[in-house]
Amino acid sequence: MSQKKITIHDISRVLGIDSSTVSRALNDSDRVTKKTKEIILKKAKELGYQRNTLASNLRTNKTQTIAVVLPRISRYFFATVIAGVEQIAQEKGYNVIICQSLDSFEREKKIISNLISNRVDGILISISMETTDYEHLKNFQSFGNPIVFFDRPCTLENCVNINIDNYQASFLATEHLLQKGCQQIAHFSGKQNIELYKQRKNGYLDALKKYQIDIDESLIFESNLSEEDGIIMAKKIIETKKIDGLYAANDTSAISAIQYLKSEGIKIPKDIAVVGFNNDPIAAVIEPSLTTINQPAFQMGKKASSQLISQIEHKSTVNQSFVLISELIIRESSNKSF
Amino acid sequence: MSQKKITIHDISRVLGIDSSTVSRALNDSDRVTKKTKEIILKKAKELGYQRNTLASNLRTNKTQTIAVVLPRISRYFFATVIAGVEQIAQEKGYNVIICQSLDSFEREKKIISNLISNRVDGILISISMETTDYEHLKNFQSFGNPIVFFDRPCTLENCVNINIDNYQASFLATEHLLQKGCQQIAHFSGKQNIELYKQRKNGYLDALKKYQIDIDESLIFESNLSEEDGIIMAKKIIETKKIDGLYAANDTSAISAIQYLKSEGIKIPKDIAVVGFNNDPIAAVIEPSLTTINQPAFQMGKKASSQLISQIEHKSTVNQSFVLISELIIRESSNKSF
DNA sequence: TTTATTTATACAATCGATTGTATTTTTGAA
DNA sequence: TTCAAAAATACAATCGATTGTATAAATAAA
Repeated sequence: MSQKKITIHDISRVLGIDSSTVSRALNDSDRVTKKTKEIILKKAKELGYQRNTLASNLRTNKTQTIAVVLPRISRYFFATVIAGVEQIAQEKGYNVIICQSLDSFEREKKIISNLISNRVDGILISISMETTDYEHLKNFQSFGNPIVFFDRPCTLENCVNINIDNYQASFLATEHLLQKGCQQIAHFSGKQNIELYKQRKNGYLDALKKYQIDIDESLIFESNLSEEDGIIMAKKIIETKKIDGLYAANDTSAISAIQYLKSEGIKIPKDIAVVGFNNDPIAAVIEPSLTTINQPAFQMGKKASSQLISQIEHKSTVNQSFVLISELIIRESSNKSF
Repeated sequence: MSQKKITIHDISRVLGIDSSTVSRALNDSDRVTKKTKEIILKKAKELGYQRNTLASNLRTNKTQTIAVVLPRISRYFFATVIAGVEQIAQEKGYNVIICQSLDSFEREKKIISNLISNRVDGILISISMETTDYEHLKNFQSFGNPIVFFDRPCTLENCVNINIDNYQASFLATEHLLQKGCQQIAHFSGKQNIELYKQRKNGYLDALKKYQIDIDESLIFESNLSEEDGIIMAKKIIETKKIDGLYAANDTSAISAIQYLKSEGIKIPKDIAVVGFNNDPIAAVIEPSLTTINQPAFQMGKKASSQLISQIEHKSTVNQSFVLISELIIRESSNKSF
């Protein structure tokens, strides 16, 4: 039933050629004659040989594999980043392992430990919401393996970040609401131990300052920005009664808030104009369609992986961070004159 | 800078204990005294030892890894299946590799070949749209490794399938439209070499037959069911002018069709009632909200992986297929009396 | 033809962990 | 105390591919 796998030694035995020569032939080394190569390759194909990557990796101490660690793949943004990562990885001949931290620090630690055991060559990571301690990542780096951080910036010194200018994007989003005439703008923010949400909040705050609007701390809500959180915070907003604008740090919470507010008879954008963040596919479909910030997710994946792979290959390269361009997609949810 | 990784031989040398004993201690073998184990474990921790999985896997000829191969992770259904797979895998101590075929047969072949080289213990697969030849999968199986098919059924004999009753679900979806009074129901179907879409189409056909409605082949559209396809087919529908119902074999095409039809002034569900398939998150948000079939994606992932792992572990187990329960979620898009 | 030089292939060690067998140590019964 | 049985540990081969070095074969120069 279950046939045995062919090794270079089987080929070696059948042909009476040493296994070292077989190995070199299969790797197209110039230490083997073209004629011998042809014989070996033909026989390898005939026997259905497939290289044992485990053995090869063990010997060479290289797995030709990179890992992407992120909160969860079901988010459109992350799925799109992965697509970009895979494209570059495939071009450069790398395998990709995808790991979900589910925003749990414990899981993230386990994942990294597992990746060390599996000797991946490098890691791309968007850290979990709970991550404040970087020891597990430093441990990986201490073996000379590179890490590139994307999406959620890393505050560690000397590490490569690929992200957008969250502060700037946030500033523009808020300014857009202000220009539409909003005076009382609420903000749905994430946990403040996440640098990303700090930056977005700061963009919001500074836009208000620029327009000389007093900061009202009671209009700033901190949560995990889940669907449920969006509803909970929308309820609170209704209670305060004085909001005419909402800037949410993600689309998920913005969308569930819009749905709740609509169900309570509040008109969007007439009563409350809304801007989200991420440009999830749902943002274009919801009514009113959601004004939001589009991140170049695919490009981010490509940039992050090419940066990582270049670090893996020529360790000399300069560790450089990149800021990609985001854009404000203006739709109906912020069109007060609508 | 880059420190060397600790091996069992380092521990062996430091403690003056043979590496075989160290290995056994680390694996909690009962051939090592508790006292010795403690000494070894303590030292291992102290030196920051982490098992080299490559070496271990090479020796044991087991990777404790399963692979999930599917068209693309950005589809909510697949992302949810993966979540289920990972839950079970983690419980049973398996790693999960996620691979996207992007519905390309060539890519799928490459992926399988790569998985063979990487000696994964088993594969969960939803085959690509282009797959009609199963040689690559048979090759994997020929080494004694199990494959479980989910979502898209496999017509190979003697293989394990985990899916819903697509025929039945389709029948119910169509019947629902008929009961709402639809007489002229169009169907968006997928490529007919995919068993899944054949089954869905048959459910649609048989429901019409039951209600003694003549089949009009010009109302059946075959495509990849992409967003663009939805629009193209919606345009064709408008041209025929005689449709009062639409059953699409996925939500993606149903939703883009709804949007296009609305933009053309057609009232949903008044003029045309619509039912989709998959229960994508967007289905609940679009206006009108979309009546659709919900598949138990998470449960499907759990079932598929537990079935696969049980095959890996006790090769004796009966190869059994499973049909999971799906349900029709009735929303506004089919409510003619609305 | 003989020797020097290049080219092709064979030999053997290695990567790190596992595991069957052999040896030493410990325990317990006589 | 002595010896057999059991327990603990050491030895050595192995998984499959890679790679530095050594040897053999082929080519070129003298």
